[in-house]
Amino acid sequence: MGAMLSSRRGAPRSEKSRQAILDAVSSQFQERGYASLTIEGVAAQAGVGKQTIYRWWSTKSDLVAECLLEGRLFPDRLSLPDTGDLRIDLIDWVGQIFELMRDPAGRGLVTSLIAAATANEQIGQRLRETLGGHQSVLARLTAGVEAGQLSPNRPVAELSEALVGALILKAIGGGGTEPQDAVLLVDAILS
Amino acid sequence: MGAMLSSRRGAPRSEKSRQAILDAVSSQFQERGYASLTIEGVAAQAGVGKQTIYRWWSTKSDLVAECLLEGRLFPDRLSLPDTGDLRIDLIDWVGQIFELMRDPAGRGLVTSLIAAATANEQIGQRLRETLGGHQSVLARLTAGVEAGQLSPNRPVAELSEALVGALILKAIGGGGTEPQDAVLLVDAILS
DNA sequence: TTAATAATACGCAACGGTGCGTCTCGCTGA
DNA sequence: TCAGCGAGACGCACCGTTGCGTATTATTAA
Repeated sequence: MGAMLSSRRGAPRSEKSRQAILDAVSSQFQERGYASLTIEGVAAQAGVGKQTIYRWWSTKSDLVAECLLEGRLFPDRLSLPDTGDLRIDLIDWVGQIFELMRDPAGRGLVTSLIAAATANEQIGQRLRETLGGHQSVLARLTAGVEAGQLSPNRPVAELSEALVGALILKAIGGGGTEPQDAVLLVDAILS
Repeated sequence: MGAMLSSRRGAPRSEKSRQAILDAVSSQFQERGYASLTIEGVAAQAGVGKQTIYRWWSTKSDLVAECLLEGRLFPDRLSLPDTGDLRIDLIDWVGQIFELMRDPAGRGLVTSLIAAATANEQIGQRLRETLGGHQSVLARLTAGVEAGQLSPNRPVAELSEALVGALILKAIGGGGTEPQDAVLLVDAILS
């Protein structure tokens, strides 16, 4: 009962292997996308036995989820700026994402993340919070309310959800991703 | 040149087989979801050779796309009502979708559609237009403008995108789908 | 008119290939 | 001493392709 921490014999988990596996997942994900990422490919690139992967992760989506949790799957250049002007900041951020999505590889990255999210709820939540910037958008909207740039009675949580959702819809279903579309979208949300 | 319609020799395409295949796709999609739907399973259930499938469709996603195009993948009970009151109609419609998503099977259906959309842009567009009800939402919003229930200078296309996007985000990332959440979301969109 | 021929789609079965997830092997190191 | 390790063989499922023999159809020739 309780914690029996010290009574384990034998070798502990190899942190080196773990890192090599997660590095390989990140690399393969960006090169080939989620659908054609394979456990065997990851094991080969990481120089690791398959069993070492299956010992610690049960599915491909679990593996990708842990990568996402550690922020290895995409660059953090997509951070939401904060210049004090809420509208400009959002347009800038949405514009950056649109620019990424105009590049086929970048769009593939986004759709792969969405595909992974459909396979693993944890990824979906993390995507919503991290990549989608849901939390940061939410925080930024809240800050905008405090700065008087947004009416205090606007439902910021729902607006954030709608904004991020529109990005996802554009990623999977097409729709304009030109710079002026960022302006239209943000203005529609901010009304 | 032009249309040489009648000058083909040999047996024409079997409409019976085509229907059997699309029926099987629809059935398998709803039973097992997009990820674990297989061509071989479809062929077996349809009583058809695999080659008959590969002759007319090149990929699994193409197959699913055609099913979606013909409206066989989900019931049409999700149609957007039109009682004349825009807000009530939208809340009602979003509420129906939320109800579907609260059922694990229904949510699986939606996430499977999203997964299929990440594999096939055509599916994405159709999803956006048909299931997402993008067109009908758009039409309904436009009608609302004409009825004076929405300011004429609201960007209805972007609002529609945001609303449908929020539904998708909730499907993949969680988020509240209780009846009152439908009210919050619709009111956020309509401001 | 009628029979032969050519073109095409069909169901079926088998193929090599790929990746899955499980399962042993020795080996290493705490 | 013994759990984790790299390696890799195994059976399985499904992929996409190919060849077979048969049906169905339009064209052509008798």
